[in-house]
Amino acid sequence: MDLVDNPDLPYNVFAKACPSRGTLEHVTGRWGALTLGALSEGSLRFNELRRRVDGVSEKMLSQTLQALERDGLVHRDAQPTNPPRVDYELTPLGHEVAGRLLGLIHFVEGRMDEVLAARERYDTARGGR
Amino acid sequence: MDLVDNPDLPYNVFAKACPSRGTLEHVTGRWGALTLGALSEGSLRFNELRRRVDGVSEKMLSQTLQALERDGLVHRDAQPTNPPRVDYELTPLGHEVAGRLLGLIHFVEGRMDEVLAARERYDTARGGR
DNA sequence: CGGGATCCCTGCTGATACTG
DNA sequence: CAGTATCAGCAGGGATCCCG
Repeated sequence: MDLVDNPDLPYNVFAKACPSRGTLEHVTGRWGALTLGALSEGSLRFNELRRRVDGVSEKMLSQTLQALERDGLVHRDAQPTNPPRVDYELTPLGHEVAGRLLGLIHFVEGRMDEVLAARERYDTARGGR
Repeated sequence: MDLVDNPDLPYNVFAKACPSRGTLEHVTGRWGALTLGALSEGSLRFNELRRRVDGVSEKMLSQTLQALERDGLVHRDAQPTNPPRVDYELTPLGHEVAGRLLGLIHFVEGRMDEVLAARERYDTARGGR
């Protein structure tokens, strides 16, 4: 019947007030998706992540990591050494999410030629404006 | 070897300048994901979509639809009748993307209890601030 | 190295109004 | 109904500085 809403579930992203919408945004957000994707290979330190996710600012990375940690998708392992060393890794739940995300990412990457072709068609069709 | 980057592919979302990052953002963006999800059941008219995607403004919906149409994920079928009737539906490519997206959405919805529990733990742990 | 605190600005977003 | 246009706000996001 309904492929989109599942009546058995108490949560529904399509409803404005549902908390699942917030989590979905953390996960699929601009930096959330890339952060989870980067961590799916294994644990990374803060600046390793920063280099991996090309373009993130320190602020946004730290903010993103906090949101993901709070949602139980990322585990933060801080060692009180000097210099400090902090490793981030996915939780089991985070791994499942990242797997699906990565599937989507790879799919999009693999079909970019089609997307780019569609864009050209769209743009030339109403090229003048 | 590398589960994240695929060296055989010319596109890589982790690179700042890659066009695939833009498309990924259209797809996973706040309204893009919900719009694709809503359309996965079948074609919908503008205001049907607007009701379905709770909280979206006319402007953002129309903007989102244009981006998705340009990327070749959504097909726009406008009938020059009066009153006008416009139907939106997924392209085959859009269906594949929406399928993966929906998998992710359902997964998140299904695990919200865990997420919410993680949040409580996180908040009480550093509850004072 | 790993962030927290600040400042500042852009552009996303949401109302409102108007057209066909 | 299906949008486009315009406008005002506020927060998202970047740059910078600083501390442990």
